[in-house]
Amino acid sequence: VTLEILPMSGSDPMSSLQQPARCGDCPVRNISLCGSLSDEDLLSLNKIGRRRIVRAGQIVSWEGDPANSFANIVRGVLKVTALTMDGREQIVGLLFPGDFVGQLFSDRVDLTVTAITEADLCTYSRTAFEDLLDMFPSLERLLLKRVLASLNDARDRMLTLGRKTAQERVAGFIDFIAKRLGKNGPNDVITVEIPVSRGEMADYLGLTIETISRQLTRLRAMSIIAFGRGNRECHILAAERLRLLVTPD
Amino acid sequence: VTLEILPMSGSDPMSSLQQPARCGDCPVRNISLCGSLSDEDLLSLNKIGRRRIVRAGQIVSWEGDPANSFANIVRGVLKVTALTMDGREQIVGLLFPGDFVGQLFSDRVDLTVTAITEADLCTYSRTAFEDLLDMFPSLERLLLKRVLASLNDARDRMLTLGRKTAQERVAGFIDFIAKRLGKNGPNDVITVEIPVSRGEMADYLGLTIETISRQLTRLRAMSIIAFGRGNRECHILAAERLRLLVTPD
DNA sequence: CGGAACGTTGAGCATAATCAACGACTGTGG
DNA sequence: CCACAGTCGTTGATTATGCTCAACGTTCCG
Repeated sequence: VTLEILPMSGSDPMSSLQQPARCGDCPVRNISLCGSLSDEDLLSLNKIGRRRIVRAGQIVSWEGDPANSFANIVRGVLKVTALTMDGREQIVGLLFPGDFVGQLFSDRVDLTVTAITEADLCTYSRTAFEDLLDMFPSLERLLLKRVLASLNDARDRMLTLGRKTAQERVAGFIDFIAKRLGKNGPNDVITVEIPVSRGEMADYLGLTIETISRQLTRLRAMSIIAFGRGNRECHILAAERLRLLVTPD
Repeated sequence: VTLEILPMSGSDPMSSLQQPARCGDCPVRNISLCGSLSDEDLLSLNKIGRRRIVRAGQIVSWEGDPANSFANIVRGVLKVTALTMDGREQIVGLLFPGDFVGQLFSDRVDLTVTAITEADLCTYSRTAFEDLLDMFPSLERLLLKRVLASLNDARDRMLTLGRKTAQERVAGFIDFIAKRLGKNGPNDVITVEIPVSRGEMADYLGLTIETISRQLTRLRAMSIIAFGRGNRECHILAAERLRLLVTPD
């Protein structure tokens, strides 16, 4: 997939559709930041928001660019990446529906955000959104709680990246994806569509593609997982044993 | 140093002194969260705050404990650690004067915080502090900005832990400490008192003590750093060359 | 059918971990 | 004052985990 730049302000009819947002039938109304607003207050948000579709592989915001937009994710999966000068990449966050994208209170974006799958975003001018934070304390409070939760997640990931083995990381990732996609059944066989490539798993876990592949093969040999067609459809055959590999005792 | 538990609510005259806070002559008045409040509003904070001294090695909050306090750091260095079941440790954050300690909007602490050096804290009841957030939007806004900044730091550290070599990590740490302690002169020899042990450096960087030691020896052999008495006093002889090792091109 | 992107597998290697010994500094008690 | 233990840090030898390099399969398009 060729990477493309998607300017989030201004219009770009070739690569994305812009429509006024309609909050009434929004699937993430209750899990995104909007959930903190009453139907009435939501009109203010509605007024400044635009729906936008980004294709898989499109860059939503570039490191170094001026930060002038903010968005809620309605559908799809995005990645936030940090880079070293010589090109090593680390995915520092995966974003799912209900999460938000964008640097607030800062003039410059310092992390690149890319759509992994096709995605729908509900975008706002950054400054207009900041104004809304002033107007609606409940919105700011929910944002604060979300950022605090993200910080806790980030700290969990530091433990993974600093101290866990390849096997623990990969097992933990499968478990994380299953949880994040709402498949929590502890007993039956769970089928998960892994939303990322092997390379992205590697960049998320601080490993190489080859190591990811070998660990998945290992999990398959242990009959803990199995793959369907396409290398993305993952059947979790033994969720309990999988979870045991995440944090051994 | 034997680890001790410091209950942050209730009094514990043996291990810490409790005094009413006096904000007027507070050294972190302008760099901590209090900086967002006017002298007048500060009285509200003053009323619910207590000064507390913790000794080096004391645990300030235990993972799993009820989260009922919140504090600003006035003096000293603390560490926030995450643990695996089998005892591997990762320091997920170092806290300096002006930083805050404590989990807000959550009933349970999920990370252990320990004093690395002797430290002064300005502590509040968690719920009383949360009430202040409702009363003073400027306080909440500053907190939000601080948490956003912490999240950015955490993401930087993910890149380090996931993708950097031992040499880059150790060089980066020395540079980080020098910056954090306000020694920024790019030319002259800078002397930094490293506030942590080799073991803590290892736990912060996701390495072992031995690797830390070898990398420091290597930096010494390259005449980039030198040590004074006590293994903590570090002279940075060539800040430019040090910074080159942090992110190679 | 062919090409390209993606994924798997293998062989060898390198970086950092592990295991182990030793050295330096500190405080304690004889 | 010195012997001693204890903590912390350094250095060396060896090992192992995951990386690199390379070849080969697979899937999915056109």
